[in-house]
Amino acid sequence: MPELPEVEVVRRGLVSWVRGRTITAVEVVDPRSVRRHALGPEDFAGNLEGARVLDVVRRGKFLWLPLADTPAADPAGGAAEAPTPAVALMAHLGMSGQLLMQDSSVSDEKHLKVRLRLSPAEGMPEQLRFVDQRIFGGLFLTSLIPTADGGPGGLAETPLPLIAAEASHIARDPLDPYFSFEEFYRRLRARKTGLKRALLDQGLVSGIGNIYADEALWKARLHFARPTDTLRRAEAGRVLDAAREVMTDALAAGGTSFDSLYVNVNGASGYFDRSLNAYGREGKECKRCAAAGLVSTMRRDQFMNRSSYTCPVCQPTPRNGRW
DNA sequence: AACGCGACCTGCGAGC
DNA sequence: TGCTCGCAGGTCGCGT
Repeated sequence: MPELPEVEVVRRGLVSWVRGRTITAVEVVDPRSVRRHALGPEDFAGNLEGARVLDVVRRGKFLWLPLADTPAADPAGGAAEAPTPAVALMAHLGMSGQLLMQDSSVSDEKHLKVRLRLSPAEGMPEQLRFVDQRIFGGLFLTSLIPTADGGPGGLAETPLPLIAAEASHIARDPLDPYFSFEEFYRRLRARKTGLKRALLDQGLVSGIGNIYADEALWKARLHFARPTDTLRRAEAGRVLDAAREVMTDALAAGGTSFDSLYVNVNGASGYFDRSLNAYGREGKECKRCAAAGLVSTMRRDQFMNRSSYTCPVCQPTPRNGRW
């Protein structure tokens, strides 16, 4: 279940393998994985073949590869001008997507959906494979457009003030240096909704999924249904800082396993197994309460048709309607 | 604007 | 044992 930290691990790994290489062949094994490419799999493949990968960019859980449509000019001794990309290969991992670098000798994964062959490079695998069991994720081509605020489109090796059109509706994420807390707080207060719903709204702040939302709320000792228009600045800051900390921790944990040849999304497990304080802990003790010598049992509620895990003691519901 | 819900998928575990 | 059912997750789009 890749959330922002896992996608960032993929981005960092991927960029070292694919930057500067040309896509020489495209094989769409399962067209459902390119269904968001409106013009169909043939158009998808045809437009990718011959394109050169300039970078790997991430905002929230969206990942895209800006492309140049011509091979790298290699003028002897000349300073090659960096092309301005207009198109990008977009990847969203959904629930179960993986981007794997593989040698051609490695047999196909059971859930291999798309295979990209890359121009040869010394000591590097020839293929970039999109593997996805549940097909919530996918690949498609999208245009690059100027960002609304003129800042970088996302985290990148060479940041440009361009963003994939299909990701332009989402806000910056908490790990983005250009994220504005003031703007976040202003828009949060203007809403009339519950805090968790707001945290999951990618248009307000991106990259937070169900798991990290619960972790951040637990850490900030705030309830998921807390009305956003009653949040004090310090509380909003607390929950955002908490989200940032949880993501940073997960990023550090995910980073430990990505010096292998795989650009792997599956590194989530180690972190999730050991470090979760709220998510999935129904019926278990609240770790913070236990450490303080209190007894409290984590509970699970349905909220937004999802499970939400809270401690009834340190993330209390309102009393007499007052928070 | 807010919000619920269905659609998109597969694998897994529970219950019969 | 084999079946069905519900559930998990992120995103999009539609209806209210």
